Amino acid sequence: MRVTLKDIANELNLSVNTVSRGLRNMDDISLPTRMLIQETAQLLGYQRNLAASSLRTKRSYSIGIIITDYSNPVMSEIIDGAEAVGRKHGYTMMIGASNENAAIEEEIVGRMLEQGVDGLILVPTLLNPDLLHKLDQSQKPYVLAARKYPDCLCNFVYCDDLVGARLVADAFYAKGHQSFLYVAASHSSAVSRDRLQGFSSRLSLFGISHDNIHTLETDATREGAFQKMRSWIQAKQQDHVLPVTAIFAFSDYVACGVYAALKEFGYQIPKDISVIGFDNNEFSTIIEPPLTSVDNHFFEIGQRSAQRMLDILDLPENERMRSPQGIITMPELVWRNSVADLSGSE
Amino acid sequence: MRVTLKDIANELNLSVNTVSRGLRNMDDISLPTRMLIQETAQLLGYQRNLAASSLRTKRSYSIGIIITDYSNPVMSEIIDGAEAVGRKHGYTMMIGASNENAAIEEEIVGRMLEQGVDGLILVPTLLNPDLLHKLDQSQKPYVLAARKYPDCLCNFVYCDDLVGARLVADAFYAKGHQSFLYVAASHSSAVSRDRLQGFSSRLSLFGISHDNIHTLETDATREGAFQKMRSWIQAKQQDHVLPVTAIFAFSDYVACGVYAALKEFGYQIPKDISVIGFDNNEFSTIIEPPLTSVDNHFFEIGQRSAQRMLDILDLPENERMRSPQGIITMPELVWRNSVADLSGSE
DNA sequence: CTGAAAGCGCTTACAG
DNA sequence: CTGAAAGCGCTTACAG
Repeated sequence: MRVTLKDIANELNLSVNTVSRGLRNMDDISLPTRMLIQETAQLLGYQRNLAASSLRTKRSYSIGIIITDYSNPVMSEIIDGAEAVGRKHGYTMMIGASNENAAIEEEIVGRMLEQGVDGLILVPTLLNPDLLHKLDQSQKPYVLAARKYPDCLCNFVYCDDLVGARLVADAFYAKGHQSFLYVAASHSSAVSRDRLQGFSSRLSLFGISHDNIHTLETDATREGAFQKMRSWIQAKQQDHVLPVTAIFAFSDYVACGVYAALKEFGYQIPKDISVIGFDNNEFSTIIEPPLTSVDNHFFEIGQRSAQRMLDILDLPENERMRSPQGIITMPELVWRNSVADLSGSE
Repeated sequence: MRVTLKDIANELNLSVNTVSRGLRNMDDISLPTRMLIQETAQLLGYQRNLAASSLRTKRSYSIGIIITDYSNPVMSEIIDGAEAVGRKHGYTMMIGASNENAAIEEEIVGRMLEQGVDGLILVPTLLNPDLLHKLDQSQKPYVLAARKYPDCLCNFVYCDDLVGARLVADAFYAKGHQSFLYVAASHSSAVSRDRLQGFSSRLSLFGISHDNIHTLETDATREGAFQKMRSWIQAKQQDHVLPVTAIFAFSDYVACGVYAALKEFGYQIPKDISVIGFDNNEFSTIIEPPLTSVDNHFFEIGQRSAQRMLDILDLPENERMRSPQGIITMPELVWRNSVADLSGSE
């Protein structure tokens, strides 16, 4: 059997109480007994039973993190970041993936609450508007990571998509591009809309009208983007010339599909057409040509989500629900070789 | 405050005992009261406190899974598979990454044991021979996934590397290749040694001697493989001709480095040199040319690890430590376009 | 500085 | 079929 406080107490002829306090190094226990207790615990291989202590303290030192799916490396970065800061502060992470399924997401949330997590970090599916309501009822703090619920009054951490899109606009403009295609995710995605918004409003600053910005809606997968892009090329090309010189892809996955479609029609990147992606996935350095992409620092998003969580948990219980806080992180453009210079200036 | 059994009991003028049994649908409670209890629980938004119940039952319905790092997509597949079967059976997963650091690994194991996980699935670092001993002492069941501790008497699940390597040998041989380079991981890696072993013993069956199998040790990273491969090419090429026609890369990451080095020296794949990788990472379909690779079905490894765990947990406690079981999964070769046909037969 | 007692929210024999 | 009591392993006031 596992050794308990009682075992140590018996061993030392002390009370369970004293052992408990001694182990937690409280200074109302004399230093010598504290040492003695801690040494004996070590010797007997004592391991605290957190389930028991959490019953009393209402703290489990576990945090749940719910992502959408494991196949996207972006999620791994978020988990990695969150776990790193969580562990440093003595927390263990529970994990679950919704696979973009609202029912599963809700099930996982329920399970984690049963398990008694102190709080929840989630990359929400956005398909389940009731979820936030339920979370509010649960009284457990939660922070939304990497995705936006429109008008939500809650803790969240995400990358500034407007700035990211502006970075793309600036990059293309600096290289002399004047006509664009934005290969979007679903138009119902707030993130996708924001990126288009940031992109086109920046370009209009430069005197480039909306007419010069084509858009193409996709399901944000590589295969989906590939199919849509093929059709688009077929419909729009004339004498093997595209009506745009630059493509802004919603994500690197989308960019991959775009690459494949362009290559199929014999277009060379960046010679014939330039491409910039978003997310700065690892494979962006591997594909040919290496893809210029916006890094939204998902590791940092994970870290800050966890940090925000810890900050909340440090608050007295009755203050935790007050003043949710939004944290917006700054993206960064990573230059590679998928953009041609049309400006003739260098 | 969260609603407890007591609240439901008060509401219905029943004892906590009855409510507890009613909620668990035990048939020594009359059907009508059972229904009543369950409806009331639903109504009040009751959520079981697993920490409390586990204190009594010694079951937490959580399983810890410890991987080496998040950056390798292979790990995500393992987690995905393990979580899928775990969740289906009512378990929640705790997660931690050792980053190949033995001290962190041990810390995480300790934390998870404190948290009271029912068992542990781990992709061990192999740097910490004491770990298994400690795990044995903990009395908690554990299963090792995807990596081999030599001579370990414990539950494990991994892919048959010998078979995988044979698949590669067969593939190259069928296409007429006769001289090879194996780009290995560290020679202290049992997995890497097994792959070489399977590869060369198969080839010797075909009458190809060990002299025709060069080897190159790397650290199994893309960059490391790239550097080592460059040096190798410089040392071995004569008049821009390599001494081998086919390269077996320890992993797809290694293959990426190999690709980069080959391209730098102007070698075309597969025209000048053929390459086969291992792991069948997603990016293998993206790189140019698409990489033929051995899929070791990590998702399945995750699933079976969890399944094995559940099977153990179904055993009475005193039988759990008996008869550890090894499960070896079957790899599969996925053909793409990185192997030239030298046989002239088709 | 240390101990006796109560209680966290459950479940498990045991009565009736 | 339902209830009273004890206990899982801790922590928290409260005494002394």
